[in-house]
Amino acid sequence: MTEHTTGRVDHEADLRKAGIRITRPRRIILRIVSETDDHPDAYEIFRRAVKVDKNISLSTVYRTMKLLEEHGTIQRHAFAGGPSRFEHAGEEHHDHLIDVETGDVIEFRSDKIEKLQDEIARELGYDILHHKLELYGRKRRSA
Amino acid sequence: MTEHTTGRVDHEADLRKAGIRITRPRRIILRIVSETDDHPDAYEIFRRAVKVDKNISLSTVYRTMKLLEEHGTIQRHAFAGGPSRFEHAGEEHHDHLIDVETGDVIEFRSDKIEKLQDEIARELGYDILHHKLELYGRKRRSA
DNA sequence: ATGCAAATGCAAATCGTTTGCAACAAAAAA
DNA sequence: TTTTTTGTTGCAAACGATTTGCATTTGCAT
Repeated sequence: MTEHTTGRVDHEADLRKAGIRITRPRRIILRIVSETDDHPDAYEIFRRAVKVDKNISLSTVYRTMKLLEEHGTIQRHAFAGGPSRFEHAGEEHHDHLIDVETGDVIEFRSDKIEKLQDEIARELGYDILHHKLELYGRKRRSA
Repeated sequence: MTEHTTGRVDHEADLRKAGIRITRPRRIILRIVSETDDHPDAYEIFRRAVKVDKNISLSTVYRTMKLLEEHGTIQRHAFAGGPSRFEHAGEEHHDHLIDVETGDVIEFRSDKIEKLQDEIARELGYDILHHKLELYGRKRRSA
């Protein structure tokens, strides 16, 4: 068994199991998204991929992102105005608190809220695939 | 004083006060967005506007939406994948559940979640000014 | 190794949105 | 009210992000 050097999940095996072909471009893209900390858009992923294999096309990046998204390997974030940005999923989910004054982004997580969301969705007849929660706040000055 | 027939806020006066010209297209668009319950996108607003005045252009709709957004009259929602959708602001706060298959947007509100958010923010040392919660789900097929 | 379905690269198409510009209309000035 | 000023419009063309058609190549089961 070939053990991969990253300590993480073996996505390739995962995808293979789902009947998805592991091609050279896909392997490269997969590596890029699973090794990055930030939230690159398709073009940025393409730019990084080209450094590894000059032939990779932007179309393939887009196609692969869609594939990985459907398979749950990555998550897509759609910001107003700009391109979609992607994030390696499978890490622990978190939400964001944005400091409106400084622009700082604080990550947090609340199981209670997650649970409530599921409840609400169920009541409305839906299953939640994912969600986005952003709190916009100001640092409280202790009176 | 010309009293308008809608029982609501007089946006025209508001905008005038802000030094914004009230033109025929703007008046029509304003009426459409303030009278609808759903979350139309620019093209849908355009479609409705054309019924009132055949000459109105899609560009003007876009320009007006940006204007109204900047002025706080409407709110823009950038849901994943699709076009921006608009909503008349100033109503009671609510969150959104987006049907990933149809694009339908369902409004909901949960005081519990609102309260939890405040709690979390307080723990992190913040006061929440506003927030955005979007659930992306798929309609549950009753087994 | 071989065959075939699936994936690729490329260019062209598509979608949502913005922009340049000449004609036009709203508010200000006369 | 007419004129002037200045912002707004409609149109078409441009744009950025993404998707697609198609001929070629590739993974991978046999």
